Amino acid sequence: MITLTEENYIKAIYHLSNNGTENVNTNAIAEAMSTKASSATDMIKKLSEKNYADYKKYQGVTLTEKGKRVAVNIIRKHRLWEVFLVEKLNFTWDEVHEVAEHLEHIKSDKLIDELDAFLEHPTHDPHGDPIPDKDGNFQHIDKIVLAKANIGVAYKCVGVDDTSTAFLQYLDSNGIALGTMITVMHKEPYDNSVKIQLKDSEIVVSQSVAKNLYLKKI
Amino acid sequence: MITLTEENYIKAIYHLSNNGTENVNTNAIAEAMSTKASSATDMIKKLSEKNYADYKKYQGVTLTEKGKRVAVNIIRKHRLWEVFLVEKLNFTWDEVHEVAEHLEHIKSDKLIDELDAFLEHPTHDPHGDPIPDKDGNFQHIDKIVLAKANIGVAYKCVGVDDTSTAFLQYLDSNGIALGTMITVMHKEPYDNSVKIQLKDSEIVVSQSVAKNLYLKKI
DNA sequence: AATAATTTTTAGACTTATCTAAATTTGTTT
DNA sequence: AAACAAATTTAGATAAGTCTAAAAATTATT
Ligand SMILES: [Mn+2]
Ligand SMILES: [Mn+2]
Ligand SMILES: [Mn+2]
Ligand SMILES: [Mn+2]
Repeated sequence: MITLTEENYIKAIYHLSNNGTENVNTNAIAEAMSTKASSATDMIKKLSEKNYADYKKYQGVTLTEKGKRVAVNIIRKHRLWEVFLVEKLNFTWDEVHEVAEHLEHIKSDKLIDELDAFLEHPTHDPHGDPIPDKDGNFQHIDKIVLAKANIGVAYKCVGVDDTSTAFLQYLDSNGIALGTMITVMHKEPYDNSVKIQLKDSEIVVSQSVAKNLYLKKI
Repeated sequence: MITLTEENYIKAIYHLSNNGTENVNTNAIAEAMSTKASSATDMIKKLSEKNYADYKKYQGVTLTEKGKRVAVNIIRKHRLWEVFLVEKLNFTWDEVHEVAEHLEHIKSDKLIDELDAFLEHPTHDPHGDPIPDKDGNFQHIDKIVLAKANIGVAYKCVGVDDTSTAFLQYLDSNGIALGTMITVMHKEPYDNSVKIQLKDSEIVVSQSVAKNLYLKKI
């Protein structure tokens, strides 16, 4: 039996480790979980004892296959609930994250399978992130971050890295949503801001925006 | 801020106290929560400190107005989720209780209001229990228990007291559901079993069934 | 009204997840 | 290679919720 807190740590490690592929250090986990390093160490030990992670003192942590399965399953639930909230309950994409953070921990296979079917097996969540299927498989979108896009090329917005209300509302008020066409006009070397062309406007976005917006070549 | 455990105790007290009207003793609470009396005492003290309940040592406990509001709100959420599971996700009435027990603790006013609207403001849950509205008001159905029904009178099944899988599946396999017409044919004094007439069958049910099935005169 | 039975509370202990402060290990610089 | 800095772990505390065993209060019975 796995606790809610263990699930949250496993999910955090999964994201920090680039989908379970890389080693993660204690401080990064503590920061992601908004706790202290000592708390992270305690939990890492526990996850290791329960075979969710491999851990050697001072050497960081990696998820085991068992740990990765747990992580992907929680992510599946999180993203399906996000779709439900937006598609069925009139939530906006900046409102769903916090509620999904709790709904993702409800344990019922039937619930999540039926929800998946009810939503007609969605493949992506409201932020453009892929939804793993029942077996944990999902397709990796070939996306790049706006900051690394090429000048003059036409892209489509396919995702965001930051799902905070502040960032998503910023995008809303600037007419950027999933599917929006974007052409990079100019990159300012001084502050790494980027001038982009939208359908009927041209705007300048800061580096932090450019680093959190994912695009795909058309 | 209220914890999940506090919410569960408050709900249990509400049900044990006949909707917040009567005094409840420690042992009853412990039994309902499947814990020991000492644990119940600790929690009662805490609920009292937080003004969810009035408590005098050895004299039992009653919910305050604040406590009742919390209880009714959780019951509202529990029952709305049960409707959702049955109406939208193909759950049967014997499958919903356990999942709703967890969903009821998700904290989001928007979530529950939108869910209510999405379900078109249902007034009763899959077990025939009334769903409180946003302000905590709900109509009390004028129901009687089968054990106290009169012989020869036509009734309609409007609810159950026991929501366990075993009991609900028993009803399913005997052709009894919400809305089923029932006429009492005979009450056996020896074991308090009851012979009832359904649409095209006549069956005998035990006292424990008769005490858990609610009827309404047509 | 005294005794017995039942109910309830208290005392002390355990677990989970957290914290601060101190100790240890690793890495970086001179 | 020694010293310093940064990252990590350990030690000891705390809060929530639970437990067992024992003490206290209430209720029932003679
Ligand atoms: Mn979570
Ligand atoms: Mn998302
Ligand atoms: Mn519950
Ligand atoms: Mn119900």
